[in-house]
Amino acid sequence: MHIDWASIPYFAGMDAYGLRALETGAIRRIFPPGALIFAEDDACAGLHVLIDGMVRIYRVNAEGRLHTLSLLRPISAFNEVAAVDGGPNPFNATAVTAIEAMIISHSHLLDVMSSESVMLNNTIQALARLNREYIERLEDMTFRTIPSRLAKLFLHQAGYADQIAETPSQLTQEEIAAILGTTREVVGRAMRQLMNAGLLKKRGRGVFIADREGLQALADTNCIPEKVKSSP
Amino acid sequence: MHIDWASIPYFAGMDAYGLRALETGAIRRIFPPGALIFAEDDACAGLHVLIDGMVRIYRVNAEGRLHTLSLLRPISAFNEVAAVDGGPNPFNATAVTAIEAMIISHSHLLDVMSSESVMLNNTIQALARLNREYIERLEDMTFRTIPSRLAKLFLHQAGYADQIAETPSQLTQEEIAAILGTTREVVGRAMRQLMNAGLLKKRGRGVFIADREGLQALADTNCIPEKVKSSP
DNA sequence: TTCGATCTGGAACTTTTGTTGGATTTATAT
DNA sequence: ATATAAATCCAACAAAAGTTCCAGATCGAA
Repeated sequence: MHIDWASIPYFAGMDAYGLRALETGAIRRIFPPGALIFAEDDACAGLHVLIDGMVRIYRVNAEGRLHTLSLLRPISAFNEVAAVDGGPNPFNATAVTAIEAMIISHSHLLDVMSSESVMLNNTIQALARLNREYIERLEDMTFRTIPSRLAKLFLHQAGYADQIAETPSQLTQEEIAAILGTTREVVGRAMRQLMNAGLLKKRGRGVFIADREGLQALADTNCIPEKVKSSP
Repeated sequence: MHIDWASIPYFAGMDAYGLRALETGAIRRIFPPGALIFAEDDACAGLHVLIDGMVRIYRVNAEGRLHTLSLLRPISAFNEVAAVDGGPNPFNATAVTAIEAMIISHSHLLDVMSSESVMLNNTIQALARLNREYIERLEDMTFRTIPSRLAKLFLHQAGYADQIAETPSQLTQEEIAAILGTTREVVGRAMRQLMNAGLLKKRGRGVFIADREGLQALADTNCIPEKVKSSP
């Protein structure tokens, strides 16, 4: 099977020569569901490009609690930081489903970048983008309550076209908790609050957005807007 | 006054030609204490290199609470992300003391980087480093209690040579609170806890590390180690 | 269809963090 | 020295988040 490297944003703008150089040093790997792709603090695993399946990027604390930094779908690159500086991986990566990935080692990446300035540029842009994302998440953790973070998650996962969107990608409360950096019970409680406030509605077994402006207000202000209650 | 550009880590390894190119497009600016250097979300202010004085990088939330991302001393670069992608500044920067900075605009930086691959490489490394720092801070906010974050702050600010180190850079509790992402009173309380546990000691008006291992344990485990109390 | 595993709902409780307010102490400038 | 501002200490309270526990619901595989 052939991969169209030029269609991967990370490699956009590269000429045929550069793409070939990239390709020859890349390794294709398959992981079964649940497999550890690489571990935090292990020696640099190189740049990964997810071709198929879903990947979880996460960290674990001393007590075993999990923080999901991202859930990736194709086509996405990950582990850019270690790939670029050759240091240990800054987080863990596991295959949620069976996955297929192309792997480019630190040294090969340096090789390609030294001759292909387009690649250098793309890498810089990717790193800058990551930086912005991390700064935003840092502020979310610093300033936002859990209901507010939950509202933000719903707003982001929900397409902007449809007025009503399902539970973020069918995530379980456990998975949402790991994304928000909290526990399952707390997510459940926050979800109930949002439903009581009329921002979310349950339909069948999915949860839907009932009041996008309300959710947005919550994401902005950290306060659940007053609900008009039915009389005592 | 002349600045030795080659001694700035960010520009290390550049040849005389590149340094001259860099220099000719750079602007020197002076800010009085308290001055806003640039604001979050404003149009890209370019790459700043702090030559003299102290700078605070921070964000503010809706309620006006402050989060200090870093306190910089010479010679440090800041606003790399916006400088590189040309987007809005991701945070605010103010002069804590009177400062002197060199400013390189987005377009000038692109110019220099396109002809000087050493500069490109340095930028990539700087961005990767920032990424690692943000990931670590994100985990601190996600997983660590405030006493634990405080312990970490003391351990980092304190030189490793001296067994006993003063209050982090003579910071006020208010300033520490902004760094840890909390409020002054909470920092005061945490400080008292660490003193009761015998990890810190007050001497004169400074606070000193009394038990480095204990502090380290707290930073690692999130739990204040049991203190042997003097009998009732 | 049934059994076991996974996911959800929700109450009760603890701990941590945030808030308020007042009493001291310490710096700084006149 | 003394007035003024800044920083700290401390207690009491409020709110948010984390924990424990258990009962139902739902899903999948046998």
